[in-house]
Amino acid sequence: MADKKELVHLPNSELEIMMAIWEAKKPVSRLEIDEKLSEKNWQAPTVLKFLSRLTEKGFLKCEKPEGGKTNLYTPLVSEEEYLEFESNSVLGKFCGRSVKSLVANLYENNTINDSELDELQKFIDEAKKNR
Amino acid sequence: MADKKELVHLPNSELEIMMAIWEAKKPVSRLEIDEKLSEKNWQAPTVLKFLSRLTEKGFLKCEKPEGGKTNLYTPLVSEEEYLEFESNSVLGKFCGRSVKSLVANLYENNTINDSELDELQKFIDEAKKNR
DNA sequence: ATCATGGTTAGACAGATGTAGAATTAAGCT
DNA sequence: AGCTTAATTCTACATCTGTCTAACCATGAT
Repeated sequence: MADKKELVHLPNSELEIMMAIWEAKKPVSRLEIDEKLSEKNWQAPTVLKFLSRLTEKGFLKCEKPEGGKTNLYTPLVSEEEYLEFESNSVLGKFCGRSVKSLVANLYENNTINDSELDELQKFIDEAKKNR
Repeated sequence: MADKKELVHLPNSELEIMMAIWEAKKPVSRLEIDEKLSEKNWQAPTVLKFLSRLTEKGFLKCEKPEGGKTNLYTPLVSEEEYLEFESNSVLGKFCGRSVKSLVANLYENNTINDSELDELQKFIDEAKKNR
């Protein structure tokens, strides 16, 4: 059996690849990832190398559908899982030290929008209720 | 003049060192950092190497006060600055994809507490007002 | 002057990361 | 059967990270 790997911290490039894949919400080919990350200007072998490392680390499953000619990659670790893992690491500690600023920054630079702020609002209300 | 360095992404260990220093809110010696991060069980040269790399990268100023025998390290990059920098990078994008979960996780594992939740609350209210 | 001590710098080294050229393979076209 | 083409894997390599051991200062105590 493919042994259940421990989650590990991903380097930036690999994380970007994972984000592209999570976003797709379906198995994707190297080309689709390439397109989604076109501003990176990565050569095909570069992307494929990241993909193989991610597979090696247990983050992805790689398979070529019968009849197909290109590999398709499927996440074995969900975004939620990884987020939780990082929340408990240095990263989490860092973000935690000033969530307010973090959220403010993310709102500033439009990484998050009003609806996400609303969600957050809802969570806080809920949490406060159960205090 | 010591050229103004670009901010760069810090590897985990260096970030931990920086967090310890930011927390201190005053110039600190290697020993003080060591103590704050005692669970790491780093040898003195290890910590010093991180410190020198951080100095090299422009994150710290290192100086031995006249008469003193140990170096003191002072941050040249504030936590806010670095947070903002990361907010605009992959990290930010990742956190942004589900701030709610992030905050929920951080609250769960006690990285943030009620008062920080309140602060966040306040920020959101403010932001909504100005929508 | 000599030694022991604690702090610091220099080197060293394995393993991780970013990146891509070269080689290999499979599929379609003459 | 031989060639072209696109995808993939293999190699390679420079850097960066994590971690030390060894070497090198000062300084205070013999």
